This record gives sequence, structure tokens and C-alpha cells, in this order.
Amino acid sequence: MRRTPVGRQTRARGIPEATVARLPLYLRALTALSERSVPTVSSEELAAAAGVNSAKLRKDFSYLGSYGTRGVGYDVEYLVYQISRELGLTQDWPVVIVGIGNLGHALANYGGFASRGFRVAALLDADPNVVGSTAAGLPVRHMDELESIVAGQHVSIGVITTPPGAAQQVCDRLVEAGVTSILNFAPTVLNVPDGVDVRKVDLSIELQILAFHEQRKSGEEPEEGPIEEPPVRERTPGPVRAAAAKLRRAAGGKDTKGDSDRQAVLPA
Amino acid sequence: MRRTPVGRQTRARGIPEATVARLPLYLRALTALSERSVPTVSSEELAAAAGVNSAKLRKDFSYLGSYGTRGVGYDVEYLVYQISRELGLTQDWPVVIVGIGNLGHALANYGGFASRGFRVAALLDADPNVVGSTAAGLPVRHMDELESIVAGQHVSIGVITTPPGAAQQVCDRLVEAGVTSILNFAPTVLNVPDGVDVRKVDLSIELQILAFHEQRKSGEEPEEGPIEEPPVRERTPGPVRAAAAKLRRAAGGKDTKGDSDRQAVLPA
DNA sequence: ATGCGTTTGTGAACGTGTGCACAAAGATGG
DNA sequence: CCATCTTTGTGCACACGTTCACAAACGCAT
Repeated sequence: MRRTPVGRQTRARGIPEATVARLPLYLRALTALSERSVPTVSSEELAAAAGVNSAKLRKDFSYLGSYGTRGVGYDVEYLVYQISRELGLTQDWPVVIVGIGNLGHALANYGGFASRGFRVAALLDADPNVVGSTAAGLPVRHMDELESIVAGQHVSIGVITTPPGAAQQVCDRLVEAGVTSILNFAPTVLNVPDGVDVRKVDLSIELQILAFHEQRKSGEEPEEGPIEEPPVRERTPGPVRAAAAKLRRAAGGKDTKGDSDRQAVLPA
Repeated sequence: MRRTPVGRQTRARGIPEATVARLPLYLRALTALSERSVPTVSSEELAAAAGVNSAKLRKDFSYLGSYGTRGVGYDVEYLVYQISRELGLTQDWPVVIVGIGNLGHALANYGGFASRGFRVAALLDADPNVVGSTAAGLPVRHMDELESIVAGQHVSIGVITTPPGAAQQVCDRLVEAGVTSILNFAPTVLNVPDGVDVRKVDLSIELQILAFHEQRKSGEEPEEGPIEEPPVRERTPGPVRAAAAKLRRAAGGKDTKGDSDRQAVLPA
């Protein structure tokens, strides 16, 4: 199962994944400085603007090369260019958005798309009532056109904003059509073949993490005592082999299949 | 600057942050099993359903306690309860959403909210044209009501879906009113006092990370050669002290202030 | 009771990420 | 040309996260 010497997602040519995740942050801060015609910036100042530690920032930049000048700082324009190039933002990235509900609309209108080389190649939906309408000035087209659009416009990035039940199916079609990077907003674990990247954005998970910390702050830590019986079933021993066998069937053969949470990304 | 012995966000009582981030994933998979009345599940099966490695899952669960039965697996109902309790989902969490554009609408309609103990206490917006309309059956109320709502309903979690220019301001008001956990969708670095948690969801960053890996796949790695001159300014040495001094003023005194990227979360 | 097959729980090794602290490098002023 | 001041780039130590591999625990059949 191990394909690359390092790990799941080889840190390409020496750039750590954690650093890659911060580059867009630096880029944003630098762009703001650039618009104010600030010529140079120190690691300390830029780090403050990006909300990180300055040593971390310097180390991050050191992976890209020695683009700073000691005693002075970093040239803003030069860094903007270098980071953009490293992230691949100097080229055009056509993107398809599948599932045009509220969230799909929000993304279609999202200004951050166009501003960084991302171009909405098409909006797709399966619902005939939605197909034909327009969002952000673009027509919503039917799922059937997915394959021809992806192939014709060389789309390599797909965004899934469908209800969770449709996500895996849509994902399969995207991959089959040639998409190799997927941004998934549906609360579903997607199965993809090797070589396809998936990143997920999950509202519900973020809130639950906040709730965890919030609970800690309140001092109402869940105590490990005799209190608070489990609501339904006690940990009663008993005949379980048959149950386990049944479970094995129900859980699906080889991978995550039946994950049909009832919550929806786009209830409308 | 170091407040806690471990680090930035002390891992409460022994539960690592990485584990906390996965608990909601396990919970979702377990809930799906529960709905199918599956009584027990092995670490291998549950790990597959959650998209993680089984050893990792077992270690994660070991931080919660010994809730499994060797030779059998984990009792689904029991685990659902324990994880819910650990995450603080057995209590009610009122939430305010500020900024009711497309994204705000999408979140208000999000089914995952209600299904896990999160309740939308109020929808708020500053635009008089939006105030008074309804979203997801709830009236949109004016920002002026923020303080009274937060105080009156004991809201501790706020969601920011405003344009980036308004985010810090809204954040300050939320914190001032008593909110101690914030989920930020605006592409802005928020400054908050100690004791307030911020999690951010940033569309643009996710896409840029995908683009980075996509570029690597294409083999078009940015090469470190004499090619590709920087577009605007060369790395010309020269008198820079005055510039650096000017910069220091422009960048703001103590913290991230002027971060006004032109992209908007909610252009509408 | 005893043995067998299964699955958990965890010690230990390894990889990744973070932050300190400082030498090297450059700018600037005399 | 030299002294001084500023800021980068990085070696090092430590914290955190992941994975392996295996003993201990448990159900079940005989």
C-alpha cells in the first residue's frame, strides 16, 4: 500500500504539507501589502499579519529558497510572485461546481475564485428545476454534460456541494471524467483511487470541535464515574457472534459505501 | 508568552487535538451504523467507514477509555453516547450566524446543525434590505440586537459569514458580548483575546492547496533556474531604510489590522 | 476446564511540525 | 574600510502525531 517513500502524500520536492497550507495565508497578507505599495516586509511584520510565529514563517520561506535580504526583509512583489508560482496560481484552473443549492450559489459568487486563477468552468445540477437557471451570471447545466465539459475544458478540479447521498456517485463520475482534485463539502467520506486528491470542508465537524473546547472552558468536563448511564443499551455480555457476522455484511464489503447521514449540505 | 505547559491550546485532559478532530468523523459513521441497528463494530470496520487507519482509531478511543470488548469490538450505541458526551453534544448549543448572504443562508438551512445539538439562536445582518426577511424559517434580525440575544440566550458560539472587511468588527462585538468560540468563514485573520477559540474555514485556501498538488502531478514543477523573471521588480539592492521605516508605519502598530483583501465571502 | 480464534489496548519506533537561539549576511553611517 | 545594527536562515531540541506489532483479554466450542 505504500507507494511513496515518505507517506501518504509525499511532500513533493521538500515542501512540507504544513508549509503548503500556510502559503495561501502569506500570499493573502502579501497581496494586501502589495496593494498598499509597501515595497518590503520583515518576517516579524508579515508573520503578525498572517497570524503565525515569525520563526515558522522564515522556515517556511526557506523551503522555497532564499528570497529575503538580511537586515532588510522580503521584497513584497517578488515574494508574491514566487509563492504564486509555487502554488501553481500563475496558470488558469478551470473548476466545476456540482450541486447548485445555497452553498453552490455562495461558491459561484465567491470572489476569491477568480482572484487567484480559479475560473468556474461550469455549474452542474441534477435537478431539472435548477438546470437552466443562472447563478453568478453562469447558466446551470445538467449533470449529463459533466463528462464533455471536463474533457473539453481540461478541468482537473471539481467541487462537490451536493447532498451527502449523491456525493460518492458524483465523485465517481468526476474521477471517471478525468478530475484529479476534489473539494468536498458534503459530510461524506469519499473513496477515490490513488492519484486523486480529496480535501474536505465540513461545517458540522468544525462546530463539534468548538463545542468540545467550549465544554472544557465551562469546567463541565465529562466525568468518568458511575453517573450518567448510557441511554439505551448497557454493556451486557451475551451472544454476539451472530451479530458480528450480520454486521460484517451490513457494513459493506470492502470500503466505505453506505454512509448516508441524514443531514444535507443543500436541503433546498 | 507561554501560558500553558504544553502549548498553544493545551490538550485539555489528555485528549490530543488530532483525536478531537476525528471524533466527529467516528460519530457520524457510528450514527449511520446505529440507524441500521448494527449492535457492534470492530475497529477495522469502523476505521474503514471513517476513512482512517484502524490503529489510529484504536489509539483515539483509548484516550476516551476502554470502551471496547476484546474479541468482539465496540458497542455502537455505547460509543455514540460516549463520544457525544465527550464532545459536549449532549447539551444544547445556541449559535448566532452573522452575515446572511448566500453562505449564511446555506448554513442556516444546514441540516447538520440541528442534528447534533446545535440550535440557531438568531440570524443577524447589518443590511436593512436583508433584515426582516426570513431564512430557514427564521427572521433575520439587525446587528443591533446582537448583544441582547447573546446575553439573553447564553450564546457562546458565533459564526461569521460577512464580507472580510466587516469580520474583525463583528468578531470584536461577538467577543465583547460574551461569545467565546468563533467559526470564521471570512478570509481574514481574526484577532481575539486569550480564552476565545477561533476556527476558520477558507475556501480559497483549500483550492490553492489542491492547485499546488495538481501542479505537481502535471510534472510542471516550478524550476529554480534563470528562467521566469519576476514580473515587476528585480531584486535590486539600494537605499531601503526609508522604505522599511515607512513600511513599519503602514503595516499597523501591534497586530493584524489592515487586512482588507478584495475578495468577499458574500458579495451579494 | 481448556484451547482456539479474534480483537482490543498500548509500548515503542519513527516521522513530522514547532520554536528557540544564534551565527552569517547584508545595510548603513562615520 | 570598519563598526554597528538589523534581520534572515538554520541547527538543534523537543512536542506531537502516526504506525507497527504484539501481549492480554474475551467469547465460544468442545
